[in-house]
Formats: sequence, structure tokens, C-alpha cells
Amino acid sequence: MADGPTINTIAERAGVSIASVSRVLNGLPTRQETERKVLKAAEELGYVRNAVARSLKSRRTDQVAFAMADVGNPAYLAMLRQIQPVLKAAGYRLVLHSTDAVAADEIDVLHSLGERYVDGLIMSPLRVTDAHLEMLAAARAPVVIIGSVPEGTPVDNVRADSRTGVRLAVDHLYALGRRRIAMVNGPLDTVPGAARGAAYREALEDLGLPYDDDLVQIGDFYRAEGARAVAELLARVPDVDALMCANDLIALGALDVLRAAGRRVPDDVAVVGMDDTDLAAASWPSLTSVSLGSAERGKVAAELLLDRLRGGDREPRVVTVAPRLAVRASTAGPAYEPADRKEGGA
Amino acid sequence: MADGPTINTIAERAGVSIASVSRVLNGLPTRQETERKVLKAAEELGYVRNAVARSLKSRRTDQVAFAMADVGNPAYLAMLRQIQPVLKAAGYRLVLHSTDAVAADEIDVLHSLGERYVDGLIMSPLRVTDAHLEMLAAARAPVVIIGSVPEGTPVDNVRADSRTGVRLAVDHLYALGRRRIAMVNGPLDTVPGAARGAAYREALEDLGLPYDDDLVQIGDFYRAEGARAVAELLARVPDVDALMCANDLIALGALDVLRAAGRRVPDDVAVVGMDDTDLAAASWPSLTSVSLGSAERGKVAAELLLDRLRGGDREPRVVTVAPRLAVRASTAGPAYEPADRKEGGA
DNA sequence: AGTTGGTCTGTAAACGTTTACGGTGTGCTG
DNA sequence: CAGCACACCGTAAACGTTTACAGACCAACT
Repeated sequence: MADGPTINTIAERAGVSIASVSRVLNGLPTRQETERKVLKAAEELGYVRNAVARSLKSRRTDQVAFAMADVGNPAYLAMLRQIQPVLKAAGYRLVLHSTDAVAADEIDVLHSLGERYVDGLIMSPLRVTDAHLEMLAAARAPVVIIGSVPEGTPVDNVRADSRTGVRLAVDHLYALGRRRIAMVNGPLDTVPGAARGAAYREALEDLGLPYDDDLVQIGDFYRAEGARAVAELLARVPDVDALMCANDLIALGALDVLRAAGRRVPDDVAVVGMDDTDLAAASWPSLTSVSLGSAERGKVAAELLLDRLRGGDREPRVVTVAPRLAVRASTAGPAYEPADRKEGGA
Repeated sequence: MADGPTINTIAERAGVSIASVSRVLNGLPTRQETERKVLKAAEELGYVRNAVARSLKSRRTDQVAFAMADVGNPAYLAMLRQIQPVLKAAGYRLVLHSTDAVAADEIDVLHSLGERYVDGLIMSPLRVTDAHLEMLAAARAPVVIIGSVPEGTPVDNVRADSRTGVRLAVDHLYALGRRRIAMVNGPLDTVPGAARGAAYREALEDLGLPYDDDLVQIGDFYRAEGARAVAELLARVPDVDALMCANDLIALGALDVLRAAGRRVPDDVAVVGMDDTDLAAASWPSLTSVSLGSAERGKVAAELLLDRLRGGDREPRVVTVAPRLAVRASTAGPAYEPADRKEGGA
């Protein structure tokens, strides 16, 4: 691992100045003869341009960071899957941060923008505190936030619409004739928990269905917790005929419990999940799920950032991605089993 | 986004030289008074050290790259999940490459090591060509390969053991009394396909079971392809009582077809997948699957790389990670349904 | 008082590029 | 043949750090 050749080494060997070498390497107009000598020397030496030195001079790194709350979470992975190719196509490298859902880590990432090791940042914070807003206002590089940020914050912003998402699901269940539609939610002090709970209530009201406290069960966003919550719910309101779950994992837990209790899905109880993760198509019965467009949000975020890196000095933009209901067997019956999707391999 | 303060700005404001500023900022011994002035100025200016300039001088970037074949593939994601925290804890940033399973892209990544934008690389190539070996021999930074690499290649190497993995599964099926054990494989010209096919044959021989061409069906590593393959297989050998699938997705396809054909799992036909992805625990019945230790391979690879970055100049090391059989309901029956795993949320 | 030793600080070079500027040589025109 | 325009090239500065080296200062010793 001896020291590699630099532009100086080439200059010596080719008998020209470093300026000429640089010009050739950057495709600036040069006499053929010089170009030939330089390229020959570079080739022979196995020269590769030092990205760090170039960055120092050019004040750009061709790197973009993506800070996700949790490397394990399928929703963020869906974003990552879309972000990666967009950046790659534009010639940027991707630096990945996992903030482990810790606000302090998110602030750290924003702070580290000052180190200028990336040209921009896409971040999906799980909650936006005042400290976040302060750092965002002072950010030393363009930032795109996936999630909601107050009006007036000087960053581009890509939002989901969980309210409409929940409504799609509830309307769907209503259309199928269900009238005792319960909600199995995660903690209400989380952003998604609160939003989805409120949206459920609204959707019922708009349909003219009574809101019944007994039909709401709070657990957590995990499979086992979801199962526990559904078990309680079934004991309390045996006549429930549909479950709106705040999450695919909760919904999987619901399927476990319903199966154990001998309730048929969807005949006796219909089940809807949220996030439309890979798990939804894999479960059995396959799970109807509300997609909040993680994938698309990732793609849009990457495109917004690229746009800004290309110099757009326009107003901060807000894009809201429309939710979509993926109807499968857990509400619509076996005819909706997806058997023919191509999914990633080996 | 005005130009940020540099060490020079601080020096001026504090009335000292840039050398003193640097010393204070790096915790080298300094007179209290100087230290105070510098820190005060830095604080007031909101100074953040420029990572690029520092890297140029120090010849290290505190970045490590991970090149995975496919951002969508759960096996690589499992590696990523382990690699990320290990690097983060050691103070390294993670640069993520997706090579889209294209050999030329992998070569590109190896080549780009010469740009010195990272201190090291973890790579999981889907196949190792001569071009790979050449680049590896000339690599300008430490590399760890996840996958197999010939003896004598000067890089650390973390291997799976799919042969033993397949044997674990086949032995398990045999112990359950199955004697017509079929294999549903992916293309034989892929590395995993070939290895798993050969291992299946070996395992049967060692158990004294006859190898029967009719019991082998080639499809592809996707769910729909798996389903198609299993349908053909069932038509040809209706008395099959166990399916060894080369992949979890194939196995999910198998479950689809068996259900449609009215065969009970595992009573009539037992099913085993490979890779032990999240999908295995989510499906119903839950899927017995051979884990080839993707997660652990990622972890070990990260640790090996860190070790080398810390200066170890030792021989290249080879670590083989032992496979593990995750027994679930698709072979062992409902008692093995996992109902209580905590999995990632929101 | 002159040396010694020690602590702290400043000057300047270096890391490997890019690029503004001015100099050289060529070929042309008058 | 003098003069000019032009194409090409080299010198040197700059990007923002780290660090080797030497200078300045002070206290203490002979």
C-alpha cells in the first residue's frame, strides 16, 4: 500500500507542469502531444485522482447523507431503496446515518453538516423539536426533511398523509359492510400514533358511525404487543367485525390472535395494516395495507435535493405524497391473494 | 449559507496564531489563558472543523464503504443492520454503494478506492471474477470480502457455509420421517444455486437416500417462479413429502401452491426455506428456514475491517460463519409458531 | 551575570488538487 | 522584417487543516 502517484508524479514523468496535467485530466483544451504524454504517464502509473484534495479545492464532495431513524425499519429501507439509485445516477455517493430514533443523534447529524463532508442531507426525523428547527434554520447545506415541518422552516419538505390513508382504509371497510370497526393503535405520544388515532375518529364521524371508546385499543407498534392488544379487544367487544391496525406488525399480531381464536379472516373479521411493507404480501392471508408512500417519498426527497444542489435558490417546497390502499385477502378474500409479484432474490 | 468561519477567523478574533487554535482544538497542551480565548472565539463564531481539509492533511477520512449487490435484498440488509452500529461506535461514517449485481460496478468501486474517499471497504460481490482478484491485489485500502475468495488473495474474508446449511435442513426433514425430499432451486449458474444444489445431493447420499432427478426442480429465486416450479414438481411427483427451497421467497411460493392444492403444511408436505429473512417469521404457517448468518457475517466483517484499520498488518484472515436452522411451523407444526418476537416498529 | 532548561507560541511547509495570470513561441499580416 | 494575435503552457496561490521547527520568554541554577 505504498503512496500512490499524484499529479506531481505524472508531471515529472511526462515532463510537463502540474497545471497541464490537471488540464488534461479535466478535459480542458490542450495540445495533442501534451495530452498524449500526460495520459500515457497517468496510465503507466495507475493514477487515480484524490477525491479529498479535489473536494477541498472545489468545495464540493459529491456526497449526500441520508439520516434514517432506524436501519431496521422497513419503511425507511423502502426510502433508502429509492434514494440510492437517484443519487447514484446523479454522480453522488450516499453516506448513511442511523440515528436510532434518538433526537440528540439527529441534532448531531445536522451539526455535522458544518464539517462539509457532504453537499446535502435527507433526513427523516421521528419528531421535530425546537432544537431541530434551530439547527435547520442554521444548516450549512441544503436539507430535505421527510416528515412534517412547520410552515416557514427553510427546508424542502416531503410529507405523508396518514389522515387520508386511514380514511381510505375505513371507507373500504365500510363499503364491505363492516360497521363495528375497531382501531388498534400504538402509543398516542408518538407522531404517527396521534395522527392515526385522530384520523380514525374523523373518518368514522364522516361516515356517520358512532365513535366508541371501547373500539379503540392502545398497544405498541410491534407484533407481540399488537397481538396482546387485539386479544384484549376481542374479549371486550366480541362483535367487532373489522380491525384498523396502525401498523403492519400490529396487523400480523392480529392475524395470529384471530386464527388462534377461530375467527375467520376476512369473513368474521377484516384486517387492515399500515405501511404496506413486504410483510403484508408475505403473510397469510395476505394483508390489505395502507401505503403511505415511503418509497415515493424517498424518491421525491432525493429529487428535491438534487434540484437544490444544482443551484435552485427558490422558495422551500412542500410535497405531499398521496396514500394508496393495497387491497389484499385480509379484507377482500382469497381472490385477492397476490401470487405473481417479482421480488428481490438469492 | 455564507462562508463559515475557519481556523483563521478564530485566530484573528482571539489574537493568536492558527497553530495555537489548532492545538487548542485538538487538546494539545496550551496555556489556560490562550485556551480560554480560543474556545470563546470558536464558540461565538459557531466554528465547526472542516472534515475535508483535515482528511487531506491526516490522510484518513473516517469513512468506510459497504458495497452491497442489491439494496433491496433482505440478506444484504441484514448485514447492513449489523455493520452500521459497529462502524458508528468506532467513529466511522458509512458510505453505501449498491452495485446492482453488476460486476463492472463492483470493479468500479474497487477502483475508486484509489480516490481515497474512504479508509476501507466491505464488499459482498455476487461472484468473484479474475478482474476482481486483480483489483483486490492492487487495492489501495484494506478490503474485507463477504463471500468466498480464493486462498492467497490478500484480503480478509468472511464466508457462509451453505453446504452445512442445506445438510442441517435435510437432516431435520429426515429426522421428521420424510423420505421424499425434493429440492426447489434457483438457476445453477449462480454461485448460491450451484452450491445449494450440490449440497442437497451430498446430504441425501450421506443419509443413504437415493438421488432422484425427478425430485429436483429449477426455477428462479422469486416467489412467483418458486410457485411455478413447485406446481410442476407436484404434478410430476405427487408423493413428495418435503420441500427444500433454496430461498425464502421460493418457499413462500411453495406455500401458496400447496395451499391452493389442498396439501396441508407440514402434515402432508414439510417446507424449508433459506436465508431466514423477516418474511419467514411473518408467513403462515411460519417458515422453517436455514440462516446462513447474514447478520453475523456483517458484524464479523466490520470487526475485521476495524481491526485492520487500527493497524494490524497480519496475514489475511478467513472466518467461516456457522449456519443455523430456525425451526418453525412449516416443518414442526403449530407449536412452533413464534408469537412473541419484538420487531422494529412505527 | 551568563548559562541551562522548560514551557508556550508563531512561522512556514505540507497534504493534492484547481485555476488566475502572465510568459513563450508560433504563424500570420502589413 | 517588425508587429500582432493566438494557442498553449508554467508559476504560484489558494482551499483549511496539522505539525516540525525554531524563537521568545521566564525561572532557576552555577
